[in-house]
Amino acid sequence: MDIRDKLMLSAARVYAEAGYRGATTRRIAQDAGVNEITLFRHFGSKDALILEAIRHCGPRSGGPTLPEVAADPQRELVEWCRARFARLYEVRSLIRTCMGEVAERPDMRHPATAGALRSAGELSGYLARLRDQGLTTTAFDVSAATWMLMAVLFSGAMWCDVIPEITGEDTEGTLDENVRVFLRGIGVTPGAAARDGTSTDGTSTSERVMA
Amino acid sequence: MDIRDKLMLSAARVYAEAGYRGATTRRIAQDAGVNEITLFRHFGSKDALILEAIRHCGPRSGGPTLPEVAADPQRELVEWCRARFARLYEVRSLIRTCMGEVAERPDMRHPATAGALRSAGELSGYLARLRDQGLTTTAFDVSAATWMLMAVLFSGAMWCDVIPEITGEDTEGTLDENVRVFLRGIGVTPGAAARDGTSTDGTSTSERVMA
DNA sequence: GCATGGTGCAAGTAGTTACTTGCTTACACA
DNA sequence: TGTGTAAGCAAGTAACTACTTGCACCATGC
Repeated sequence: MDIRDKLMLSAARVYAEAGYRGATTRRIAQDAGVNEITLFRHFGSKDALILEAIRHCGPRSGGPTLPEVAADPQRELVEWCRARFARLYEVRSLIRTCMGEVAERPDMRHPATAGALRSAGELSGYLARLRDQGLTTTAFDVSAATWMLMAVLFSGAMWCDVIPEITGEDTEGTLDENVRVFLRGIGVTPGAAARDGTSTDGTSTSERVMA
Repeated sequence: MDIRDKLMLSAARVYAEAGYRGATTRRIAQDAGVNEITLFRHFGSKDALILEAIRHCGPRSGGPTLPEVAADPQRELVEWCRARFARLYEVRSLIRTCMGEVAERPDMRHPATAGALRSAGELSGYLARLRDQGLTTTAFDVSAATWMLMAVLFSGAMWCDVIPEITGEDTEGTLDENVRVFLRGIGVTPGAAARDGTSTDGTSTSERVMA
């Protein structure tokens, strides 16, 4: 593994758990197993190293994407949310630290929020398509709804290890239930577009909505 | 104003915007307009001062409470959410900083999360009462739903000043819409329990749910 | 008048910080 | 064999950190 990458990885890890001021060059170098001077020779300054490390180690994109044509909203959205949640949860320490310092160091705003904005854009498009395909039975504000689901993902990933009381032990079950409530909230009935007629979950809430 | 209170207020403010390591005793004393030595004479150490400051300046309780018997869920919940949101928004910097350092300093977990847990308890009771009063038409998990709405409040308060794209300029409107979607999601129809028959919002979504 | 308690000021302690300089070692390639 | 390059080591710089000591000031209560 390249020494530059090793340094960036260590910088991200140490920064995530100690913050900018706590991430001393000595500690980063120790974590990477290289000499402190090597750090300066490669990156010039602590500032440059940490900024590049954050830009490099933030929540990567990838994973399942929401389909162009919605077929089974509940299943598709649950799958997407689980993947997004997992990514956020992986880098939760880094995000928490960035959040706390974004006010003091505005140059961190972009790397810290870029991923969230990309995800929100994808989700927003999908919800709009749900509406345009006639899969929803009530009017709703797409951008407000997008933000609502993103909030659930974000807060869950940030807190579920700090306040386990919140989700109990069944984090995934809570997430699924949240998606169910969300879809019902924007007027999507379970299995609405599933051609084969089977509902994704066994609950079969016998509700009918008339528009 | 007492010099102790002045110091605690300054400590909370400086800590909120600079973190523990950034909140130097010199800076706190300067902000409070007192000599640095006075700080040590009063609190003994920086650690004691900051811990007491956070405990003292966290999001206070108070404001409207959710009623024992729900009459108009949409109105009651919107009012409660707005108040909670406002409190969170007031102390958002402090919360963000605490969040970032809670992993490194576990003794901050309690003061940082106590308020949220109290609010969640109140909301949870209210939702359970909604269900028991027969105001909801679908089965839902009370604790998951509680967490869902709390997540919206929390994320909104944390991010709406950093990523204004999220809520647009109409933060309150977005919040109201979120509550609407949420209530519909747990099967509460607008104006279900409003005795006089008038809906709280003018939308009059002509939906009927059969259970 | 006079002690007392709270405050400020000057100076200093020992430790840590980011970062630099000068020199040495190890390895790759020609 | 010679040369360039990336790395390590020892030592040091100037600034900052939490915190201490000793002394002077001053308003209060008796």
